[in-house]
This record gives sequence, C-alpha cells and structure tokens, in this order.
Amino acid sequence: MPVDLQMVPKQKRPVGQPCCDPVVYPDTERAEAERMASVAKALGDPIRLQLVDVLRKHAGKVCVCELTPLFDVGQPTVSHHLKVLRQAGIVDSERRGLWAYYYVVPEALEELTAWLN
Amino acid sequence: MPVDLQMVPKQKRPVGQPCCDPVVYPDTERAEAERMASVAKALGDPIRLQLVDVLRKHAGKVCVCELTPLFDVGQPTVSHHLKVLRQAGIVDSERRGLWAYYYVVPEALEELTAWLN
DNA sequence: ATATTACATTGACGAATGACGATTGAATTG
DNA sequence: CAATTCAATCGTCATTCGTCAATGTAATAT
Repeated sequence: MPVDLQMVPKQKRPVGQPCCDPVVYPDTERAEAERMASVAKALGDPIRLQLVDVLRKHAGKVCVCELTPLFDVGQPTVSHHLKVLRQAGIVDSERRGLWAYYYVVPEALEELTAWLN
Repeated sequence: MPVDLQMVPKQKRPVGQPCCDPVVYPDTERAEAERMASVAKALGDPIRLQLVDVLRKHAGKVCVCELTPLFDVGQPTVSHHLKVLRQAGIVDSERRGLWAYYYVVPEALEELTAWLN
C-alpha cells in the first residue's frame, strides 16, 4: 500500500543530514507492481496492442493467418508477438486442425485496469 | 476501428489460394495504438509503475530525494526512470529551490484506461 | 507418397533498455 | 568565498527487444 510521504516543501536542512529519513517500503506492493508491469510491458508495443484489440473485439477466435496481413511484419514476427502476449497471460490459443485460434484471457487485464482507475 | 474478420472456422481451402483475402487495415487505429503502447511501455517497469503509484496517491508533489530511497537502485537510475515517464507524458516536474517535485499529468493515462475498459 | 498450407522455432543482427559510477550544474548554507 | 545538497547527465556495460530469413513440424489435400 502507499507510502506516507511528507508533502511539506523542504527548507533549510541541517548540514550533514541527508534529504529524508529512510522510508520503509512495504513489499506488499512489490509483487503487485511486478505483475502489472509485466502486463503493461506486453502491451507496450503497437503491434501487440492491436493484436489484443482485434482479439478482444472479436471475442470469439481468430486464426493467425487472419492476423498476419494486418501488420507490416512477417509471420514469424507476429508469431513472436503472440508468444509474448501468451507468456504474459494476456492471450491463450487453441489449435483446430491447421489453424491456431487466439483469444484474450478475460481476467488478464483486470488488475492493471483496476489500478488505472 | 476494428477490422471485421470472418469468425467462421476454416475448412478445405482450394490449393494455391492462401489463407484469407487481404484485409485492409485502417490506420486510424495505428496512431492511437502507438500512443497507447508508448504509455504502456513506460508503465512496463516495476519501478516506474510504483513511481506513478506513489505520485498519484500523493496527488501533490513529491521531491526526488523522497522517491529514491523507496527503491533498490541508485539516484541516477531513479532520475532516468522519471525521465522516461516524463517523455511518455505521464509525469511532469517542477523545481523549487534544490528540489524537484514530480506529479502525474492527469489526462496522461486516460486513453489507455479507456481502451482497457 | 508428395505437395501444400499454417504456424512455431531457431539463430542472427542492430537497436534499445536498465543499471552503475563518475561527473556536472544549480541552489543553499556557513 | 568554500562546502554541501539535490538532481540531471554522461559513459559504459550487459541484457533484452524487434525483426528477419531459414528451417521445422504438423495437418491437409492430391
């Protein structure tokens, strides 16, 4: 949870005494910050963000060969970005025959979304 | 805006004909995706996310010397992360005497937040 | 069996990132 | 003045990232 910092503007400070008292940082927030940062990081690329956008709007499932032509990068690169999103827990996939269908994991964005609000 | 993709599962496809018809991607979304991705990218580091968290919760202004001891990195590194956040438009700063006070730019996270909801 | 299609993986590359120590600059204090 | 403090910047380094060409793998079609 939040650290309670002094808001008062600093003024004359005795010499030899550094800026402020050491503030203990509760690491309860630490793990949470790492989870949310990893999700944000995965969204921190225009192609990945648009991939999520398309997959979200078509809540069903879209195969990769439909996603690839949407971007100016090759198929392996799209596959790579999908892997990054999968490893971040944002999407998952299911194979049907030759095709791979990706979809957004519903609860994946909840924590970050809640934090932003 | 969203691309309207066919949701129907693929079946037998004539030989010599690739996966799907070329889909025109409206680049209206492109610039928006780049803006949101750059914000997400800036939030994609635990330290930066916690910096924003602290600055948001203490809506006023916090000097850098109070932020530094919260993390296990040196002062130049905190300064670097603040610069990244500033360049992403997420925070801004104001100097008062020796101290620099950072604060979150209110509308900076709006677009990404809205997209996530 | 052979060819074709969809997708993933590998390895390579230049570019960007996160961290540090050292230094600099500006404002304050003695 | 000189010394001190806060914060930014500069180099440097190791790591990670985004992309590609090439290849691998599995399923399908002829």
